[in-house]
Amino acid sequence: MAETTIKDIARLCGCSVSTVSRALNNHPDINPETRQKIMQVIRETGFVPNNSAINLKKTDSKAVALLVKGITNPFFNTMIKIMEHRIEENHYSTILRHVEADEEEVQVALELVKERRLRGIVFLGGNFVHDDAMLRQLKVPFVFSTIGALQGEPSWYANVAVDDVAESEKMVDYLIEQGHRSIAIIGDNLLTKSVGQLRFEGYRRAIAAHGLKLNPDLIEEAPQGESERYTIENGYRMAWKLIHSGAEMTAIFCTADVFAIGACRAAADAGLAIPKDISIVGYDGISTGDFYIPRLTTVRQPVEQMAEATITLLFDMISKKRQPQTILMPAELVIRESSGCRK
Amino acid sequence: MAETTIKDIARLCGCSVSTVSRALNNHPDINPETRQKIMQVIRETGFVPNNSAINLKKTDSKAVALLVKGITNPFFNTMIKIMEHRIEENHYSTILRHVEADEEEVQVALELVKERRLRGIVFLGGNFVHDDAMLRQLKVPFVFSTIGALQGEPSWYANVAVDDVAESEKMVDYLIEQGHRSIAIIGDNLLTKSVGQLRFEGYRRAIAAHGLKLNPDLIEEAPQGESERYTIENGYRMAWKLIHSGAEMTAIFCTADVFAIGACRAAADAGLAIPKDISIVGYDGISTGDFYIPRLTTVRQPVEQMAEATITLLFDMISKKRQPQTILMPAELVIRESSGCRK
DNA sequence: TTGTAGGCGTTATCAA
DNA sequence: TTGATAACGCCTACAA
Repeated sequence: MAETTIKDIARLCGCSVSTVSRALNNHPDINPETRQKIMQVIRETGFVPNNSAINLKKTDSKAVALLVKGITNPFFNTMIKIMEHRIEENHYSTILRHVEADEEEVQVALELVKERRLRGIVFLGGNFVHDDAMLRQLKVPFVFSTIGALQGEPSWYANVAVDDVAESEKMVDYLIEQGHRSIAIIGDNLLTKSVGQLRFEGYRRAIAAHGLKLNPDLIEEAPQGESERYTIENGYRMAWKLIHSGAEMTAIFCTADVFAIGACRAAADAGLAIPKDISIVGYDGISTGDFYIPRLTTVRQPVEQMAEATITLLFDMISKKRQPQTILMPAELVIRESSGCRK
Repeated sequence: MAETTIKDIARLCGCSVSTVSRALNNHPDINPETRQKIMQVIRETGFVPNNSAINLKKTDSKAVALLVKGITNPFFNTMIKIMEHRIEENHYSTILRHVEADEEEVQVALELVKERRLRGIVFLGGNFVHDDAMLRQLKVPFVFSTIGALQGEPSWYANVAVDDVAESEKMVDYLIEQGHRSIAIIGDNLLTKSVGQLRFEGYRRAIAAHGLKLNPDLIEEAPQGESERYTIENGYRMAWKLIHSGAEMTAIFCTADVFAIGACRAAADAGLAIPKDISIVGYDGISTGDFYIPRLTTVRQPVEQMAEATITLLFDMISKKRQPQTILMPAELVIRESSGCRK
């Protein structure tokens, strides 16, 4: 029971494989009747061409890939949707690929480029430190999106993100202005190069700028080793630990909305009213945060504009109209119900 | 700038392509030193083999695919994780593919089987009505998981799901026992063959069994046409419409937890207290529901067991130990904070 | 309008 | 231990 191929169809139709191929690909130079008959047979047999063979032949594809690391983070959903849409408008097709936590995204990109003859890549999520040598192997334009970037530290590759340090600082500034003095932080990867670190840095700067001092007891990091760390559960665990540690605090800055949601639940379980007893704020601006009770105060990343900017930049690079560059977008401090004055 | 191939490596190493291939695939019949040298060159050049060519040659692969329709529904996250784990235990690799709302999952499966020489398929999400002819083209074992099945209506293909009708009926039963008489329902695809329809059927049966009558004013369906319909936003819209329609109701049965979350927010915005003024219950048992405020009352599908059962059945079918069959798993009524007695 | 033949990059078989 | 060569399934000159 070998798979049926274009040859079998040809035999069944009493014609050659090229004719079948022509029918399959809507070539003009084919007799309409022949085409009809061939398509009929194809429908009857349920023949499906082998993509590997097609891709192997291809030298060019008008396709770009979206490589997403951390698919469960709902923050990416909207961005993916918009990007797919914009890519389609450019008459390209999208290849959406999820990268497991233990996979190297650049390696995946390298393979995919060869396999599918991609024209460009967008990296969504993941760390922003990569093996430079590997990255240089990538012969097609690529853009890191929402991965974070240090302002004033230009890199040779394209990057679209918000200024995580500055935006986090703004958020913590706001909390301090509300009278909070003991502000905890919960997050992931606070100390290794990642968006987590950038957001932690913003927290530190705000604390320092106001002459407060950093209290190690108010810092909680997501447990390492788990495959998916940006989860509500982790937010719950970290906040719970913090709240029951005996340390005093009137606010918690969470480096992601998913953490903030877990933190709110932990606070509620500890009998704390939000925001009366404790203010809890997030980062990202995921839509769930706007439907949570209380609605989450957060740093809203401009997902639509970031998605647009990413795709525009990518296609500009593809058509050689622009060089790789870092584009920093302004985020928005969204004050909602989960934060307020220190009582 | 043609892509570098195995031939280039061979030339660079002064050996033949077969030797390079052997080095690449850890064949035993190769001189360790030759191997060393070749691997060295490969590392230096950053050579990556072309998967299309590899797949084209392959006749067999020890891989199964997970085709997920509706990736944004967090309900699938856990299941995917468990399935991937179990597949790995079986020494198979997983190919995770997301199917767009407008794609035909069986068609995607057909293509993927040819392209990657799959040994099996799991369909997650999507409708449960498919073109039988197409399904029969699929020459490898496949299992529909969590898609819903009508009890007592056996199909020729494998299916792992909960009894959506019975479980929904249980939930609505519970609401009626709590004294509710005007129970609204919000959901997706209530009238076309889908899990939505099954859950609606359960609602109808419970209503009828208690001698109540179905009130069309209390039925709200998600707007058609949108690509992603299982969203919190849709839950919010439907509940909002219902609450402001003037119709009386003391409870809302939502056919999915994501809808219930949106509904809770809508109720809160309308100034209703949950569950004092209105009970809101969901279906699925997603983890977010347990962190929502109030915690969601729901029908918890046994995701772990369903994932296990799905993979076990699939591999049993692959090894011809079992025939396709429908496996119905028991769900659990989880009473939490979002529901209570009618006041 | 149709058919023949060569090649895409890799692996496997068979000789050497 | 290595090398030449024939597939894998499809597309596309080029020839008819």
